[in-house]
Amino acid sequence: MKDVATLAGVALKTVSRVVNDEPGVSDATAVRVRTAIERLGYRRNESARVLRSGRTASIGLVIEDVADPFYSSLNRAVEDVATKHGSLVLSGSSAEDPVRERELVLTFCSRRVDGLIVVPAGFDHDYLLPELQAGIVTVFVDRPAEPGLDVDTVLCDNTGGARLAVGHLLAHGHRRIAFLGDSPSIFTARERLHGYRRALTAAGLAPDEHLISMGPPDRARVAFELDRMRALPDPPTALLTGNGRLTVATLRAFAGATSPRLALVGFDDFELSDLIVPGVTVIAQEPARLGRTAAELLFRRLFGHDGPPEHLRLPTHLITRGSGEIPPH
Amino acid sequence: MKDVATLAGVALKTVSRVVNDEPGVSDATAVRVRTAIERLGYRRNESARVLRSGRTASIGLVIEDVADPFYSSLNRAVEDVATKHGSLVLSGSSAEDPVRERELVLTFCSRRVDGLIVVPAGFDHDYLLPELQAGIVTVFVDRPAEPGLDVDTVLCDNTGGARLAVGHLLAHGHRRIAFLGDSPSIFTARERLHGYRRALTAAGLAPDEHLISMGPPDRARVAFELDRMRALPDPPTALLTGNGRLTVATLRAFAGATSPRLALVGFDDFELSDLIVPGVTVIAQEPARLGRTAAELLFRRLFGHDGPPEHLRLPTHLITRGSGEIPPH
DNA sequence: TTGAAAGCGGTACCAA
DNA sequence: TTGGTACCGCTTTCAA
Repeated sequence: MKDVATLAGVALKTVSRVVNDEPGVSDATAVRVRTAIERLGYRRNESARVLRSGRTASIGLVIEDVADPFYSSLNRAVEDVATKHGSLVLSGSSAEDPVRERELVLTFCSRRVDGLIVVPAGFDHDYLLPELQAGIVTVFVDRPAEPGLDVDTVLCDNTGGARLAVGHLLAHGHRRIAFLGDSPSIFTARERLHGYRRALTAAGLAPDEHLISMGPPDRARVAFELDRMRALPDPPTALLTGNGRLTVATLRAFAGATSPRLALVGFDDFELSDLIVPGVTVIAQEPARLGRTAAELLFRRLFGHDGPPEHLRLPTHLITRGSGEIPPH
Repeated sequence: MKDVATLAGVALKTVSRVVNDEPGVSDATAVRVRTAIERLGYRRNESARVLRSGRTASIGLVIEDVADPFYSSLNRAVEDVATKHGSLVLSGSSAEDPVRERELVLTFCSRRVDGLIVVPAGFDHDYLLPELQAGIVTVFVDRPAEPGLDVDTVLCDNTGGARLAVGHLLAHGHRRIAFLGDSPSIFTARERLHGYRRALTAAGLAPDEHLISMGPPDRARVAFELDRMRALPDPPTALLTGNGRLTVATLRAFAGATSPRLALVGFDDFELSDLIVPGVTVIAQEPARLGRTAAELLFRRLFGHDGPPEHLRLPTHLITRGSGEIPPH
């Protein structure tokens, strides 16, 4: 910038004004400066700007896995909103590991991101308190913050979605409905399980613990649990799977089995769910809307909004495609 | 850092030494400094460090769409390598738009990323020359740089993959093999078309232009082209689709049609390709390996390697699942 | 082993 | 409308 100033025969500050579109520069001077910038191939050093001004025009995004379809569309939606506001997105995969989550968050903070969007993997976010104090705006997505951590949150209506699913299966005559959920350490898994129980109870049915299995979505476990349930004296006729990966694992187990298929409703929509036969009935979330909403909340605060923490719930939708309409046998 | 120094009763520089694990600090002093850091909740300001040292410990990644499964696994692989080297990833979606690509690259550069990994959308990268000159290491992935731009590149063996696919269909008795490719402006689409032609010619068959269609992967176009080809006096019995999105669009068209299915081989593997009936035979690329290789090339140069530009080709693999083994009818 | 001072490249503030 | 100068928080260099 000094070189530009020298070449244009003006002071440093004048160049700065031109670069930042600040008022108070005559057109003639501005043109001279711009010419000099062009000739020198000058580009502003962001680090220096950040150091002085404090604003990095970047936000940090911590999700479970940038390669997971659910989170990658959330990522894209966040990126789109950020771009609209001239901001860049630093993203990282926590791999569901609280330690990694913390590392990522703190790394982002030390880079002085303006804000954070986090899908929390851990339960203890005390490490965030100093950063919040320091003014780093934070929004939690898909999972809530622990009580006492006053941040905006955007969640899905997990309980409602699970109830919707169970209601649908009940309406198709099922009474023995199993639930295959992710590890109970995951918030959404617990909420969905809760919705499942509530829906059964509300229908006057007692949840049968033999028909509930919570754990990681690996194929072997899913196959094992399905076999176990099928061998029960009173086996299930329908199944609700707690997330996309569990649904896929279940479909793989179905494909490898000879026994008749259970009716199936899966939590989370996924690409090609309509091309499998029968089409997979799902409770659809809207990952892109989740990301967009969170990012908009974030930027609203960055632009000065100052209200109490908001806690939003986005609705889920039942999409019927065939698998959830199989009658009991 | 000044506060820490004051509290610990040492000089600024000593704190800097401790923070950076530099030698030449007595244990006792180091402990005092660390205690002060703890008490003050101090975290180093990266912008200041970057401003002085020049190294940002971050790399920029420009892909077509962070939400696309192919590119998001590439993204994840890059992230993993970067993390191993203590680096962060700034990622952005070019949406196949040269202008947006350029914007992203220049933004990343003004943030002084140490290096760039780019899936180029445009053909003119002159804007990159000053940056390369300035020492920003760049690797192109999935598509090559124009001649004269001396950067490392990592590509897939598109031609070989297409030949593999056509060879497979020929071996199953097909002689009328159609090719449905993406827009000819896309490098990989052209290479795959080329491989398709070569394989036919090598087998003594003249490519029939009526059986070739190049264009965007939208469902309507795909359905239209399939109908058109089927109405030919001598319709195709087999089809090669040029990428994952075209394969999916084709499957949707198949699902909505009553006519007998063509044998199908798709370029790109995709999740659930095994769960569709019949399973989809594909030419698999390895997006994660593409990303990993590019990132390793990048970091090798960042760590001092200085050789001529490397141009790597990664192999493709035929995975048979049923759709490509349907006999001609 | 430790410290003092210069400066990285900008922006903020005040003066001209 | 323009310029001068302090200073952001750290690393580098050199001296003690």
